[in-house]
Amino acid sequence: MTKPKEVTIYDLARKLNVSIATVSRALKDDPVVSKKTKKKIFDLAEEMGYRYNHFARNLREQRTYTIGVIVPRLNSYFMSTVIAGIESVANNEGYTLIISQSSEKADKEMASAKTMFNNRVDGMLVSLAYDTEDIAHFDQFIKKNIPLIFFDRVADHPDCTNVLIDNRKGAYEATCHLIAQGCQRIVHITATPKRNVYVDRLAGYKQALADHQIPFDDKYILINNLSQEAGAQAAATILQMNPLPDAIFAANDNCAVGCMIALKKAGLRIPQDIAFAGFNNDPVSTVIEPNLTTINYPGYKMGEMAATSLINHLNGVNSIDSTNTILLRSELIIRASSLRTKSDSE
Amino acid sequence: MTKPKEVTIYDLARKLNVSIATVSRALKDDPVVSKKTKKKIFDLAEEMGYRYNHFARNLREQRTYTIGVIVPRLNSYFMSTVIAGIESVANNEGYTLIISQSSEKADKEMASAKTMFNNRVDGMLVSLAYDTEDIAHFDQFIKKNIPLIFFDRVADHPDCTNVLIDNRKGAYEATCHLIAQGCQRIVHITATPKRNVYVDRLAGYKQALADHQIPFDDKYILINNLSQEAGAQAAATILQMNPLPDAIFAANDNCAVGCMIALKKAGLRIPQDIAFAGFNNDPVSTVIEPNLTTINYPGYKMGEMAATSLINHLNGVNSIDSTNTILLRSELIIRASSLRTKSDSE
DNA sequence: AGCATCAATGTAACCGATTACATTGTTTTT
DNA sequence: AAAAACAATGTAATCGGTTACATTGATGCT
Repeated sequence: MTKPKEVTIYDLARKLNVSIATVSRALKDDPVVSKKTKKKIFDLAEEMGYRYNHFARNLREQRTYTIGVIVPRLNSYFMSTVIAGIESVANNEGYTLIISQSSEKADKEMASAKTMFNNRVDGMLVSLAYDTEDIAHFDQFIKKNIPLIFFDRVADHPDCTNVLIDNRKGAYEATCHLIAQGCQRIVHITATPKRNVYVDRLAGYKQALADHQIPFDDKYILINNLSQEAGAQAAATILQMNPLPDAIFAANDNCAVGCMIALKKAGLRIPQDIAFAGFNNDPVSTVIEPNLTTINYPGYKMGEMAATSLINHLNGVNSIDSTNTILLRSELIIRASSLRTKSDSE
Repeated sequence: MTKPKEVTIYDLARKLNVSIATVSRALKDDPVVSKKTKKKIFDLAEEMGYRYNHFARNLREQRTYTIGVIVPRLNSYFMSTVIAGIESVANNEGYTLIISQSSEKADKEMASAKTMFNNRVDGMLVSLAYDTEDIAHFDQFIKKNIPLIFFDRVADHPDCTNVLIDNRKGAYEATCHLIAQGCQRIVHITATPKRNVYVDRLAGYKQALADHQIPFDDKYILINNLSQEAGAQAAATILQMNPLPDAIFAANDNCAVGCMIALKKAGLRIPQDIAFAGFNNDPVSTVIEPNLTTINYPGYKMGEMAATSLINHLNGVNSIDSTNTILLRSELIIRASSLRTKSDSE
C-alpha cells in the first residue's frame, strides 16, 4: 500500500563501493569517469530500477527544465497546432511543459502567470488574452531574468522576443484580393483593438482601401469576440445595412463561417451577393460552402520557432536580444467564397 | 545579468529572530503559530518578495503536486475540451499539469510515459493512442502505486479507473435512428479495433442491426484513421458499392464530414440518397450542409470527472477502487443529414 | 630515481523546505 | 505552592542530487 522506497545514488554507491560523486558523474555521462565504472553503474541502476530525481537537481541547480505556456484557449485548431509545435521541440531538448489557458480573461492569465512563477519555470511562452490591458503580471519574470517570448498575440516589450506573422500584410492581401474581385463596400469583422493581431489586420485592411481610393467607413468595422455565434450576430447587423456590403473580411475563419451560415439562411448568395474572406486557414474553411478564402498561418512552425528561440536563450546560444521579432511567412489562399470574376457570365 | 538571489525561509527567520521552523509553519498557516508571529512573517515575506520553493518541498515530501496527461492529440476539438475540464479542476486543487501528445503513436506514448514517470507525477490521466497494443509501459506507475486513470480511450486494468461514455449505447441509438429513417444498407466507418471506443461503437451498430433483423455484412465496415481525408477516401470505396448503401454511420464527425463532401461532389444527395450520422458533436457538424446528426459527448465534464476522481484518490478520499468505471451520459442529436421522414413528399 | 602531470575517484558543503522531538515560559489544577 | 497541561518556539535530521576541492595512484620526463 505504501510507496516502495526509491532507489537513490546512495544505494548504488553503497552496492558498488564507490562514492556518490562517482555515481552522479557516471549517470550524467561525465567523461571524467572511466568507461568500466560507468558500465557497472549503468547496469546496476537499470537492475535496481533507479530513477533520477529531478527535484534534487532542481533544488541544487536552481533550474527546473520546465517551460510555462499560457494561451488564450486550447480548443482552437490554431492554438493546439502551435502547442504541438512547441511540444515537439521542448520534448527533444529535455524540457517539460506546463500549459495553462487564460480563457481570454486577464485575471486568469495573471493567476496562471503567478502559478508558473512559483513553479519556477525556466522560461515562458505566452499568447495574450483578449482583455489583457497591461502586462505588469509578467514583470516578475523580467525582473528575475526569466526569458519571456510572446507568440501570435504579442506585446511590445524591450526585453521580450515576439514570434508572429505579418498580420498587416496578410490582411492587406486579403482585402486587395476582395477589391480585385470588384468589391467596394467591405465589412471588416474583428476583435478588441487591445491585441496586435487585430490592430494590424485592421491597419492592413485600411491600407488596402486607401491604396485603391476607397474611402474608409467606420460603420463597416464590426467588433466582437470572433466566435461562430458572434459571426451569426454580425450577420444580423450586416443585413440592416443599406446598401448591403458586397464583401466581408473576418479576422478569423470561425467568425466568418458563423456569419456565412447566417447570411445564407437569409437568402444571400456567396460570393455573388457578398464575397467572403477569413483568417487562419482553419479546417472548417474547407467544409463551409462555398469554401472560404483565408490566410494560411503556420501554427506548428510558430510553436517550433518560439520554443527553439526560448531554449536557445536558456542555453545562452543566442546573443541576448539579438532578435526581437521573428516574422513567419503567411499566404493568401483563394477559394470559392471570394471568386467573383467568372460571375460576369451571370 | 545573473539571477538575483532568492529569498528563503532562512532569510526571513534571520531578520525576525525566529527559527526557520516557525517561519515554515507560519507560511503554511499552521494554527500552532501565534497570530502575531504569523502576521510579522507574512508581512516580511511579502516585503522581501519571498517565493515558495516547491522543489524543496517535493524533495522532502516525495510528492510533486503534478499530474501527467497523455492524449492522442491536442488539436482536436474534443480533446482540447477535455483538457480544459481537467485543467480547471487541477488548477483549483493546486495541481500542475504536464501535458503530452502521443500523436496516435505507441512509441511516443511510451516515451511520454517515461518522461512523466521520471518527473514523478503524483498521478496520470491517459487516453490511448490508436496503435497502442499493450499497456505495459504503464505498469511502472501501478507498481509504484501511482494512480492512473484512463478516459475515453480506455484499457481494461484491474487497478485503474476508467471515465468514458457508453459508446455501445450511443452507436446503438444512432444506428437505430438511421434504421427508423428507412435505411437498410448502413455502412459503418470506424478505426482500429484496438481501442474500446471503436469496438464498442461497432458492437452497438451490430446490435441495432440484429434487433431489426438486418443481416450484418462485413463489407459495410470500413476501417481507417477517421481523418477528414480518410473520409474522402472512404467515399471512393462507397461509390464502388452496388447497390449503393443508403446510410453511413461514421465513428467521428471529422471523417463523416470528409466523406459527405466527397459524396456530394459525386452528385449524391444527403440525406435522400445517403443518410449520415457521426459521433462527437464537433463544431463542424453544424457547418457542413446538411448539418450532421451526431452523438453529443461531454468532453469538458469528462475532463472534470477524471481529474476529480484522480485527485480524490491522491487525497485518499476515495475508498480505493471503489469505482472502477465512471460512465457519462451521451445523447443523440438529430440533424438534417439523417432526416428522411419528410422526404416522402419528394 | 625524483618530480611533474594526469586520470580516476572521494569528501563534504550546499540547495530550501518539513517535521519529530525537545525546550521554554505561562496558565490551570489540586 | 507544586505539579500538570499547554501554547509557542527552537533544534537538527532529512529528502537526493551537484560540484569545488582534495586525494590517490599511475605514467611520463629528464
